[in-house]
Amino acid sequence: MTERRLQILDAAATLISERGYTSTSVDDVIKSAKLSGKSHFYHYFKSKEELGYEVLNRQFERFAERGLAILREPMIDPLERLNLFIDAVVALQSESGGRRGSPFGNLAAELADAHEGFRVRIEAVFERWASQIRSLLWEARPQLQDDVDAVRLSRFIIAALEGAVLMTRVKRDLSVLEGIAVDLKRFIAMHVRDKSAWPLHRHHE
Amino acid sequence: MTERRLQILDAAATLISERGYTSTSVDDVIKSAKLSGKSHFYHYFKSKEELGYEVLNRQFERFAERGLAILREPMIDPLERLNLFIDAVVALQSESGGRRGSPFGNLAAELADAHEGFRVRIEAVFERWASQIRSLLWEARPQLQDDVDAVRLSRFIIAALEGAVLMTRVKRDLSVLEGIAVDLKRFIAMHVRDKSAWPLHRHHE
DNA sequence: TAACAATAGGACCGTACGGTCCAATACGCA
DNA sequence: TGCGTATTGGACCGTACGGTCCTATTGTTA
Repeated sequence: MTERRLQILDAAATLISERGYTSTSVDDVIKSAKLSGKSHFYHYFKSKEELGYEVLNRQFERFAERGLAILREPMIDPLERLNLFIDAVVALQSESGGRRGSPFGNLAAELADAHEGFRVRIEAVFERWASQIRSLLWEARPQLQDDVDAVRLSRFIIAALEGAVLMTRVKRDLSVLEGIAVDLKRFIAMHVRDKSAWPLHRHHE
Repeated sequence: MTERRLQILDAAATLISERGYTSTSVDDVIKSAKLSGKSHFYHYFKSKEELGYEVLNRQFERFAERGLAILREPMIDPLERLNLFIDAVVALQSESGGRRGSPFGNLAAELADAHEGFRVRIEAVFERWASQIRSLLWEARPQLQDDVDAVRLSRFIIAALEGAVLMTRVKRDLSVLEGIAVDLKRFIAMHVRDKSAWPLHRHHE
């Protein structure tokens, strides 16, 4: 039962990340998921909107597994984990040559004003993402300067990555993201308490 | 002749920045610009696409006048100008309560993959923006560390701002952008050669 | 006054879209 | 065997969209 649903979800996720939500028609999804017709599709989803919501959830779950999970690795130094996470974002984008951008950022830009249902769900996604970074930052507190604002810094990291991914997509040039990743690591390293005791600043040489 | 065109352009700009390009119909524009009908509209524009291109151009011109112009003020210290520019971006967003986001970023996310014509025009917009920052950075070279990469740093600034504006829009909270603006200034200040000689770091207290 | 752009109003067209409804067949499992 | 779910196929509907065409009526200005 759930198998065909996932197949549809995956097909839709690909289409939506390529063309956006509005420009992806239900018929496109049906064709791509090799369903027999609309009845078949509407047997699994009550509307295109519901499909969109579930695609968003699924995209976040994938991102949580393949990206955010790194932030919680218990055996690695927290700030090192943050660098690894940034590397993972770059790696994820590399898979599509930087052409797809962020599934969250794309939907956000497309629907934030037009569709409140999506807006709140995307907001929740960013919040969950930010909270992961915040708890990592909390964990790294002993290494960080006293005045580090975890809320602000976590937002900055996400904004920089989302902006970088967007520009990469527009320029069709992965090196944009790579360069910004380097700078972002440097910015994070700027917040460590004792730079000489922290070898992270070698990352940008 | 050109007056009515501008009226249409402005109405379309507002609608597009509110709902996106795809979700803005020609009839919406006609209604908003108080035209009598389609003939009237198509008397001025040969297609919706042409309208979209011109809206984008006009948005950039406005941004160039009200934002980028600050980067060229000859009587102000270049790095100070950069801070003022960031403030101006925040101020521009405040006008809409952070609800509209960046006209470039929005179109980029919506159309970069689906519509090559828009993609290249948006790419050009970002490039012109980046080049303004690059020449400012070049001007500020004596105050900056030797290893500052102007191309990379200019991209970082734009990405951070675009990402910040996007998140602000999703969260409907201007303080997101304000916080990121503070951090971005700090990041820029990180690149100055002699921090004690440069009072800019007081900006974040 | 002649020429031309601007304004007005509306009919029309082809296409695409999200969604509904219905009838029939296959399939898995108790 | 029978019951529910999965699957197939297609007709159909209302709406919205971008765009065309045609006809008139207003300015404007050389």
